[in-house]
Amino acid sequence: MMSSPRQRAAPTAPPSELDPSRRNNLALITSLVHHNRVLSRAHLTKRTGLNRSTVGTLIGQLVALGLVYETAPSGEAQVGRPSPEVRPSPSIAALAVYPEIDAVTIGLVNLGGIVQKKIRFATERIPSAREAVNIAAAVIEGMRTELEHSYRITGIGVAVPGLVNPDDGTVRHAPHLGWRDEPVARMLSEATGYACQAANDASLAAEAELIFGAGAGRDNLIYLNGGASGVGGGIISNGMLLRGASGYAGELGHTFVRTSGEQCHCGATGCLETEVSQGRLFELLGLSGGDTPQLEQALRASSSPAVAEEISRQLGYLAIALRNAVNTFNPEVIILDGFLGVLYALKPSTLDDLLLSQAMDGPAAQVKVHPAALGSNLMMIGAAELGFARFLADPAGFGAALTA
Amino acid sequence: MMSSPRQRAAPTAPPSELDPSRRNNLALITSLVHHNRVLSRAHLTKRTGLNRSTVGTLIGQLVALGLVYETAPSGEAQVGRPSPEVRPSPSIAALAVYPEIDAVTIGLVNLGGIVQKKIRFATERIPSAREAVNIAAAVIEGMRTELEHSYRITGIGVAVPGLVNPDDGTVRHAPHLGWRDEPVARMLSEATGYACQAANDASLAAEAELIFGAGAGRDNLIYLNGGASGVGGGIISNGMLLRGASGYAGELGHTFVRTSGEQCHCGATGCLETEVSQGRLFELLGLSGGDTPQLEQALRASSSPAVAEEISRQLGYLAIALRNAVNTFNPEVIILDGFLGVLYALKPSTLDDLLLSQAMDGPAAQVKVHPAALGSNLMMIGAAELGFARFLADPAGFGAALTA
DNA sequence: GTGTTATGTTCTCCTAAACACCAAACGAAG
DNA sequence: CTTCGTTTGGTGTTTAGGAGAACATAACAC
Repeated sequence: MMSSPRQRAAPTAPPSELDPSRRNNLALITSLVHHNRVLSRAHLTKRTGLNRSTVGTLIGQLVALGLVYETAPSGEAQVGRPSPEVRPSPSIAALAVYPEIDAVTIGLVNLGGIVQKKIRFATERIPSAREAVNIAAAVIEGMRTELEHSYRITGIGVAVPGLVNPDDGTVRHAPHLGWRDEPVARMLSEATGYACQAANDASLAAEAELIFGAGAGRDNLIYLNGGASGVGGGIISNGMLLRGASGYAGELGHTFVRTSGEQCHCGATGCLETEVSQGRLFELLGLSGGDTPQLEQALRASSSPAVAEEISRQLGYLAIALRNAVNTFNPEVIILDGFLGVLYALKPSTLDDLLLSQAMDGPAAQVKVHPAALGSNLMMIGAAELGFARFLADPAGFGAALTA
Repeated sequence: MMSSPRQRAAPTAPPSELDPSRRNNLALITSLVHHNRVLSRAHLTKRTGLNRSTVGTLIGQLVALGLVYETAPSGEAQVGRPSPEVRPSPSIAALAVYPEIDAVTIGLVNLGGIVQKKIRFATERIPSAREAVNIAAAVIEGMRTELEHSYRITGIGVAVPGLVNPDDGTVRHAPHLGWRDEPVARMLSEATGYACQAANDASLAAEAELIFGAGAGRDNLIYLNGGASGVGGGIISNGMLLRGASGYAGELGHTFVRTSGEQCHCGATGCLETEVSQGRLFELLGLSGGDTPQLEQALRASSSPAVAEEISRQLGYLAIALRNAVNTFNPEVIILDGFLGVLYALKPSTLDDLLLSQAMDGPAAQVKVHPAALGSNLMMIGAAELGFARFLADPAGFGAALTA
């Protein structure tokens, strides 16, 4: 009976495949450390709900893989044995790429959302997808020895101002860049050798603000950015980014705000993006263009009634779009970035009052409007998050591959 | 050393507390059986991705608890050994309660979403929260011997036309019922002794259509219902109901669709609900009121140009609201119920064309408009789903409690 | 009938997480 | 300075869930 030479079950050869439960817990710990930058061991056990011993084993595994490291307990003294602090390894990093109409920006971002390096490559004219990829690939090539020597790169994330299918990283349509059906992620991946993913810029910004910015600790937020290329939006609901069937969700810039409004490039009329634009403001101010701080300065300096009226007009339309958003999403925070943040900063109570009076009582009672907190690093952090995604989903598998 | 009488680890005394992994798998299986009504064992292994042996153990456990039962493989013959079919136990059921302006409807719904019994209690006038609870409690009391003899009730779900906080089942504001800050779930729970939860009616309808109706197999859908008491909406994104910070999300009836539109009871102007209403249609038709089939019949019979124009007008506003929704959610299906379904049925291509031309290319390309599939049982099934929720999250723990 | 395919069952192995105890590090009180 | 209580990490043990392989079984095709 027992002489039968039963083959022992093969130990599932590839060592990367560990128990789903373990992988999940490792991912949980890694994400927490990533999001909080520093976290005491005791805090990790509380946040995960796992046993102390389990957390100890998990951290030990992550340390062995070189993904996190522990430091002496430096925190404020309190009763009891102090708990060591866990920090993300500074060698883990992701690359971020952000093509705009006048530049391509490339960034190197550490675990913990720390922007290590940011290179803005100004372009003479609007870059084509191929040109943007070439620029990014060239800059990355220039950093390669440094990258390969000092970092372990988990991937590249591309933030694109337009409709992007995040599943395959294809840009369906980026109107202001003039791109259509461009497989940007694949192109950049082939050009650099790094894994690459792409998504809508405002969606990534929303995630960045959720993790590190004005939405930290919240689960429901709306991010709205006003830039030279229109209004983009990203929606976080129940702690997760709203994707929709193909990842196109979140286009709040094309919310209807005005009957018989102007024709929008999207084909409809009365879109938020056409009624509320910084172009109109620059025009009234007699400026040919400029960046957000310049706009704010000029608006504050202006005493023209026409300008004041235009500000009120735009705030009114913005309030309509936000009213809709509040009624449909019931968010805790609305984050206004770019010139929308400027508009709000000029007359915060105006928008607050409009929102309170127009939105439904329940959802309106708890929503707060905030300016964006991450400033100029926002898009780099958001795009890098995309580059971190696969790593954070399976740190051990990835760590093994990175060290190998 | 080994002489030390080390206490054996207590086997975590309450037998309901089993491993999260096991609980999760049991919940997965139970939900699948519930959603599909019949599912072969082979199909379950494919859908769960678990090992055959594991699925066998899990089903055995569920059968032992009396939550599901197996039948001989009756399905269409195919190559290979036939697989037994797993069905939900007909003794597991939830109660559904739906208060409206002219009635309170109480239902008994089986696992699998089968409406076993439906009792509509007409009221002389709009019921107060207390009256609605009393009516429901009385009807349930009447069924009690039957319920306790033949069923195991997992809970009560209340669908309320208004803003409901699903966390505590409190109705924040139900304008058409005239309710404000009514702890309906607590009241009904105290009156009946059953666990009770409450949520917005349209949200529950959306979930019902997602599971059993026109949205089966999809992950992103929008449900919009037009009734005597306005327009309600429910949004399913990424397979989950959109809740928002306090569960108020989904109020698409108050989407802005018209500049200088009429004043809505919500405080704003130009809401979908005020511009698109069946009241206007009844008025033009010279009717004092009626239900949805009567409205459809009258509209089809009418040859009045004023009526035709009003239909076009309302379809136009509906298209604007749907355009917004498509741009922000990128859904696969839009389900129109009530008189909105009638409007669509009258001129499907009109709405389809408007949507295609106004919404953004990407999201518009893949969205399909459908009428609701579950008919008059829809709200009972949706509310019951709420009563099943806690059971489905932990079938074993619940099953043990139910049998005890 | 035979061969093929697909299935449920039983058994063993592996791994992960919880638990109980021990040791260490710190604050507070004497 | 010593002692005590508190909070923490570490170690060994226990439990249990899931995977895999071999076997038995059941239908279909030929």
